[in-house]
Amino acid sequence: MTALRRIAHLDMDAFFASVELLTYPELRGHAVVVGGRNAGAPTTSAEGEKQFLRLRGYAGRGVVTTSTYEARALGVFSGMGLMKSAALAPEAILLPANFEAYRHFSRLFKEAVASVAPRVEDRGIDEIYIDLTHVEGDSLSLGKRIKQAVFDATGLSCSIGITANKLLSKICSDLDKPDGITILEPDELKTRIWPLAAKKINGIGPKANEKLAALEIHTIGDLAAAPTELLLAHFGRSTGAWMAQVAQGIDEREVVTWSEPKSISRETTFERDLHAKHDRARLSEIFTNLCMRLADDLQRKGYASRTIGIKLKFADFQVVTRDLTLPDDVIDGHQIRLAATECLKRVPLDQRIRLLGVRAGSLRPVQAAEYVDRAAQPTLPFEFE
DNA sequence: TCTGGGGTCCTAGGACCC
DNA sequence: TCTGGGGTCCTAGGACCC
Repeated sequence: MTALRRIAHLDMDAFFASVELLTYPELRGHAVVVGGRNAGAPTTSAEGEKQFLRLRGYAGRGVVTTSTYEARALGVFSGMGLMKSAALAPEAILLPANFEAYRHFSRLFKEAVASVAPRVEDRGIDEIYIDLTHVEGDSLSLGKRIKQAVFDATGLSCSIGITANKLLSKICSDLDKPDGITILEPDELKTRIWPLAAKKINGIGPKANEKLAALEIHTIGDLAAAPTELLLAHFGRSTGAWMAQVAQGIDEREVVTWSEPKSISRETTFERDLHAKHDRARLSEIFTNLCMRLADDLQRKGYASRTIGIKLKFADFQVVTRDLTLPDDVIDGHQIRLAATECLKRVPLDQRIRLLGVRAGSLRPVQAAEYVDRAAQPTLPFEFE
């Protein structure tokens, strides 16, 4: 028998776009889109006026990272291609992503929350879970205090859901966006959660949702009413049982305040698809670069890796991965490059390549790692194949 | 006018060992 | 010198999330 818990989920409102609005307050109220690699930063004209790039005329492979609510009203959402967005909202302002600034504000808001309630679980740059079980005060005033602390530290707004578990809080933080607080009492499951679409459940994505729809299961209430045997038959033991549980609002997962990373990776989509033979020199250069940046990440974060993997995405969007577990931990860029090359040899390269990535898995903190320093040894010549 | 980059977790088959 | 089962590691792919 576990004690009744109180968990909050906090989600920053249109985080990247809102950080940009702190830098460029004159854009407040405008449709603003953050994304794209080569989208130029604003320039200043001879008259001292800032010139912002419009979405109109964008050409490239970038996608929307975040958009302001004004841009969302025009149909521009995260993940959408910038070309498509330009057709929907040609006058929207396009800003390049500034991850350094986002990480800075991410730290600020998380520290602010921790000053009110210390048990915080990181869920990426703009989201956290907060364990409020042992924090004094009623949920509404706690929610308000946390939001005020975040605003005081950053000038940004967020939305919060407070319920008995992570599953429900995650759903609830989205119910009154932006700048909302949603508190769900245990007896409100049927009235407030069951009417919602099944895909609102964190973990039910496009594929599962499609399968559910084929079974005439559209809402969380439909899911709760579905016979467990039906779910087990269509989704397997693990997923089927999980679906039956979450539909009843049951979720026992703890708030996890720290966990060791499992993998670190670097990948890049080329500006145009590259051919293994014709663009070999360019590919080789990019490949080396990815390996060196990955090594840099490992060293900076203090991990060594025993499994090096590669990822390729072809022109037709087919993705293949290969990996190789090594006898010793590695951390050096040249060793990573050698292992990654071994992986690459196992991939047929008869199609144009769109993306190349390198991954380090089986991580161990360097203090515990058993790696052999081969950096001093002569390095083999780099080849793409 | 197609679709980024960085992650986690799960499944499933084969190798290998006991 | 046949049959069986469990456990772990490795690899590849895929769903999903932010």
